[in-house]
Amino acid sequence: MVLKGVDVSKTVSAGGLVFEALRRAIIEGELKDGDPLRQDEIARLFNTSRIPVREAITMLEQQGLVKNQRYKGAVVVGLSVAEASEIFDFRCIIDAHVIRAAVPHMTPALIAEARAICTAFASASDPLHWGDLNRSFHLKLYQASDLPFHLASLSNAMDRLDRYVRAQLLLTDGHARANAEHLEILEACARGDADGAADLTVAHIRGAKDTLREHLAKIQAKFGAAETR
Amino acid sequence: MVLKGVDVSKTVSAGGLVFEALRRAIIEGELKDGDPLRQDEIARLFNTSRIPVREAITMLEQQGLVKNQRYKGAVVVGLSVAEASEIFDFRCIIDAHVIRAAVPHMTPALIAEARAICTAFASASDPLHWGDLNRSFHLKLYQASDLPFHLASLSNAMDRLDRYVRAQLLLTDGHARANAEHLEILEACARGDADGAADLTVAHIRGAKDTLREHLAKIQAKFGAAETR
DNA sequence: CTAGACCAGATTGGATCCGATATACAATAT
DNA sequence: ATATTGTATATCGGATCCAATCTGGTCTAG
Repeated sequence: MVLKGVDVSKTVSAGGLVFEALRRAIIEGELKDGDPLRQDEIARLFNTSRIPVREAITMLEQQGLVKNQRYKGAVVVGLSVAEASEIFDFRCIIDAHVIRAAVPHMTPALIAEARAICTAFASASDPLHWGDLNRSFHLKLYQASDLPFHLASLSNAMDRLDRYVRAQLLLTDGHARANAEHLEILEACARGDADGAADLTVAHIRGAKDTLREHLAKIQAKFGAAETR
Repeated sequence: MVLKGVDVSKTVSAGGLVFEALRRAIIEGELKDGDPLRQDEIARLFNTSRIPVREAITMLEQQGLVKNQRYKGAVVVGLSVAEASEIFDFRCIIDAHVIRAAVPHMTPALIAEARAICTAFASASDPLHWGDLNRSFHLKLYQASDLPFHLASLSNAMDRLDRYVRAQLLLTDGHARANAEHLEILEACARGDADGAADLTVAHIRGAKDTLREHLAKIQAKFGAAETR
């Protein structure tokens, strides 16, 4: 028996596939706030019936990415400034706790991997990948924490915020500043300074929150008080 | 128009109904770790087809209450000691943050309501309601925080832990001690002491965690190293 | 000309049907 | 006797079909 086995039970169902695709589209901003999710349109796109699509939509609804109204359909939900701020605050708390737990367990290999992601982020010319690399960097560091529940919860918070973080990276200095802060965090981790890494991470997230708030305030001043929901 | 209107769009779908029922059964411990969820058995129970049942199961899976294995079915998932500990830690952090935010916005009316729940908890003879009243008490206090995302996240953590918290309340002194600690928290809230309330809440949760750990350790010592997963 | 009834198409929710997979057990070969 | 293979049944995932509801436009009454 030389064949390399593969756990077939891990192959995703059709519903899981559709879910992943829709989730990606939403967090990358491809599907925007308010966009409707038509079941049979999506079903045709994936060559399935509507059943797996409905499964995907209920998953998305549980994650808070879409809202389903009975007999009306599902729409992508965006965040008000207040909601986004609250989730940023949530991230400050959990990210700090997680990285503080992670630092003592970081191996040189993990630091090296994180550094590689960091430089990839710095040199990526395509803004489309910034969001992914940013997220990968943070998650790589957190990987050492061995706190799966915290990470799952964080993952959900990131999913809700990602669209806005990506927008923020595109702002003036957003990318450069994020990169500088990543390097600082990385160095704190490398020298085993858990509290330092936590403080820097909090500052990093709080900075993203504040610049995004300013940005949204400007937009709202321009277009009037739109969709406060 | 004297009729009290009801938002018909909020009327639950069949899937939502099944979900709520199964969720309740799981968090109350009626369905135990490892119990299988047979789709057509449940469908018969609720007089529906299997479609809404499947919807309910995907929701439960997103919440981490069950695990679905392709072509095998869904089973209720329990927590190892390590997992439960991690979620208790999560609660310490979030509960503290939420109650600290809530205290400044607490009205005398809200304090009174919380006190009512507290006395109901103290005098409830039926241990079946202890879990609900315990949860209601905490959520009532947190209601003033105006942090919906934090509360949703907390709700999920509570769902995962509730079975174990209920078990812990049944242990010697569990109920009495919880009641005493609730009163302390309530008094701190009443006098506007946010930090005090936060500290007492953390101690309250940490206490539950520790007694539960001891309890489980004893059980494991008795039955051997069972199901560490 | 406008407000409200009403009809038609679109869309979702749920039921039923069918193919795929797992599990348990019987049959068979070595 | 044991291990392997075939088969029967239970159960699940997905497709298709039907019913319930929403939406938009049209028509009529005032």
